[in-house]
Amino acid sequence: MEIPSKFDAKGVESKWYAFWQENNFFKSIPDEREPYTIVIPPPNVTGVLHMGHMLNNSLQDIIIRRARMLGFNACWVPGTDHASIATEAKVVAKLKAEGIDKSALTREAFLNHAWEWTHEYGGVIFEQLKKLGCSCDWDRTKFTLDPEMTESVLQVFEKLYNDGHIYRGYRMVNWDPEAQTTLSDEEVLYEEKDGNLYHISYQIVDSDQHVIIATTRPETLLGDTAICVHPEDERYFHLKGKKVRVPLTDRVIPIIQDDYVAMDFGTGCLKVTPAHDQNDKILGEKHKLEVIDIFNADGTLNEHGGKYQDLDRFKARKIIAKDLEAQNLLIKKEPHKHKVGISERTKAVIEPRLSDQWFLKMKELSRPAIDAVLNSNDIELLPEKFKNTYRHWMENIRDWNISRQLWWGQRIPAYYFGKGKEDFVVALNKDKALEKAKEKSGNYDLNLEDLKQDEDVLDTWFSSWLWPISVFDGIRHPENKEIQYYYPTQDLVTGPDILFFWVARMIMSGYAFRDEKPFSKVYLTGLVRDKKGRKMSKQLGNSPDALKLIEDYGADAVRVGLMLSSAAGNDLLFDESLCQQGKNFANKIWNAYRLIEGWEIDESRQASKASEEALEWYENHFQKTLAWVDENFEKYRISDALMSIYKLLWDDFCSWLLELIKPEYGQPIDRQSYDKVIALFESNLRILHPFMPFLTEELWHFIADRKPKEALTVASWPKPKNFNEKLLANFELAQQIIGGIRNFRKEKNISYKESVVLYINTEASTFSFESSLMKLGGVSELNFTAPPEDLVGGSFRILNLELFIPTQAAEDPEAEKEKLITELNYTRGFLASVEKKLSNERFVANAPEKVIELERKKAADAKEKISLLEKNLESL
RNA sequence: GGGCGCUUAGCUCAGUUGGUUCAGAGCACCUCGUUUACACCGAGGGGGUCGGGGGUUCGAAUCCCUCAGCGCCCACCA
Repeated sequence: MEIPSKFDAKGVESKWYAFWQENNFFKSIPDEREPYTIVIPPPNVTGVLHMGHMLNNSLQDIIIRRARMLGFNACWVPGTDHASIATEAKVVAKLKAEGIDKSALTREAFLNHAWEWTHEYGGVIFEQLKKLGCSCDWDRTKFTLDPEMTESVLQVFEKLYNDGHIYRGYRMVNWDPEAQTTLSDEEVLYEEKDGNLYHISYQIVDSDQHVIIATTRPETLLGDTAICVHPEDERYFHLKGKKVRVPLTDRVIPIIQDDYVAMDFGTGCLKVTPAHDQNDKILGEKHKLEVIDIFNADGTLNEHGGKYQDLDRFKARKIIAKDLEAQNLLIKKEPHKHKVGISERTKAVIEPRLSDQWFLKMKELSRPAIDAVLNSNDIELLPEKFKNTYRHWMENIRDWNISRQLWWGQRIPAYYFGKGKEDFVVALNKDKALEKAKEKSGNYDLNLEDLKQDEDVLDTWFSSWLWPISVFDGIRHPENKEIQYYYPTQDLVTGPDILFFWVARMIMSGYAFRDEKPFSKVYLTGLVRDKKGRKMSKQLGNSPDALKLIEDYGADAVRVGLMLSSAAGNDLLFDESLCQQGKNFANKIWNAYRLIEGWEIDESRQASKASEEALEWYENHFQKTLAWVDENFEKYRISDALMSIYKLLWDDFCSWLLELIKPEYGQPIDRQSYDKVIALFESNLRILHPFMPFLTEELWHFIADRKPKEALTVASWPKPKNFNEKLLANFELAQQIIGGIRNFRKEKNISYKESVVLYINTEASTFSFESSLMKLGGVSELNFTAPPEDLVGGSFRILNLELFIPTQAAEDPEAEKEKLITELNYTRGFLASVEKKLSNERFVANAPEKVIELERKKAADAKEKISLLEKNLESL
């Protein structure tokens, strides 16, 4: 088959992806083979492919493709996440742009819009993953809001509730006034902000005296229900039992004492706002203080705000500060840096807020998950450093707030039938709820209209934590064939940023609902950063368009580019030039085959000696590399595996093997060499395939006639064989000598076209690869003797070999002398250091025999070389 | 404030239990090359006191202490 002169990545990619799919190569059904399973970290349903996905999914694809070639029943399950808050925010924004306000819609109407949006954009990312070459079993595609997934989630909720793990609590939660929902602690980012510390004067009731408190949030004084000092603070002894008037209001609040207060911070006097601060809430409970919530859900002040009602909290802060100042109650305002909680999604400043929420107790669930990762090693985290982070989080785990004040998601299956705090039941559907409600209330006249379902939905992670189980329907049908076959899965590849959100929780759910780990290894990738080390983000606009990269360089090249610089867990500074490197590599391989393909085969011709030698060497060298590649794969050192294949192909295959077996210009090649080199090239393609699936598949079909359903994708990974180390060492020596000759040529300005005569002062019998040496060194005559005394030429040394090449003009003796002296001095210095070591009694006494032996050999070799150099110097 | 980790060539990083000439790789750089696959190329080459200081050891990039810089995680100091 005639091969095109250029590798057309685009055409090739679509052709082979379609071919793979038509032949169901990625499809997996349980059979007698051992499974190898990966579940995809589900991207947001309306998301588009970004660099993080590219890195992550390239890795998964490389691992799963190799597993497939190794003969496992490889199954990569794709899917998407409904991402409740993120998606809902997008839909709200879209509707707003159309002039529709979410609050004007019914829940049902809003959900219709959300589904519409999901159907329009959901799945876009799948097409993008296909462009990358991802070999997912697309027939298994799941979505976390699929009816059966939702059913699983509700079942789990019910079970946890019945078992007493889920409870309803009036708690201080992180409130996002923008999205108007609760966030879990993990969804809150803390940023250092420049704020002010306001010193505000509170007048003591029935007195002219004042007391000064310090706060960063003066607007919350409207919700103050006490001020608090340390009981041992002498400055405030006189305040005991007194009351103060809250500025700008006519409320009177008590002064309480608690050793929680830090005497050395601010004025040592604290205002207590139980509704708007976690600690104040604790203080409030302890001292039975009134709770005054001054905010609306959107962060504006409510009726408790008095004349400030309806003002936004930040506006209110400014105005209140001004008003205080006007009344001389603002003593001072000093700049103060402090951490402020920010919503991960909306970037709004978090408001601590008291509300009714659903919680999942975590302590008990976390126990087996701690054990699996930290004690039994049932689950491995790669790189290991994340174990520490994991331990820290798991040991300090807090209850999980699983309710969200959103519409997009699984609605909490709790149904209220009365006004009391406990007047609710948890059930899978309304009918079942009614039965339970009748029983619980003892009121058998209840009907469906009397039941009101909880308005909240579940946190997105409450569905994704079940992912490795639910994609195989293992919640609803724990005994089904699929879950029994595929679970536990093998690898999870994801970013460390969701180690707690997702990974830890999956581990917990695995043990909770299947009594078994969800996966054996967690490969945590680094974050993709730009060249300057900044995290890639939309806001910075520093993220390259993933699809454009594929367009420009080809999917294989982009994959290689990403892999070349991504050690597990290390952040990866992405630079487009890496893709160029990948593209160059593809080009190199493509052209290597063009060279082979261009040779004419002469059946009667015998293989040359150089060709035979080289092929034998490469066979051995390939095996050595394969062993190394396999080892790296076992350790999940994917970039190292790729780098060794890269060097194998570029340097060893192209620069050495092909150059050695290349026939003279215009000459044909013998059949034996041709077949062998094709076979070796084919092996190369096999081990490269997981990294560059398209290019290798294309070439694999070029190098031989294939049956209609044959593909490299389902070919086998080469089985490692023994290799001859001695032979490899001998070839390496020949390579070094060739390098020496080339260097000599360059120094002496001897053209590569001009052949040379070479003298080597060693026994011919100790040497192999003469033909290779002669071919690539351009050596016409090889003598294993010292050169005749009177021969004009130059010499150089490789290890302890003295090599001599006759030249027409004698070398400048001075320059030669200089060189020899430099070399001699270096070797003498080296010998001195070795001998010093050897004459050190303690070294000889303590070091292992092997090390001493080596030092002795070094010394002997150095001596030999020195005498050689001295002799040369004399003869000049 | 607590915990963890990092610092090796211009850049990105390897360096497995301390011991082979261990100071490496890829890229970048420099020189030479219109050799019949590839200039998306070939051949050759330069480049680092392993962040600073101290210690342990016969021997340290590797172990310990300390200082400096950077990063991450956790934490309620208003």
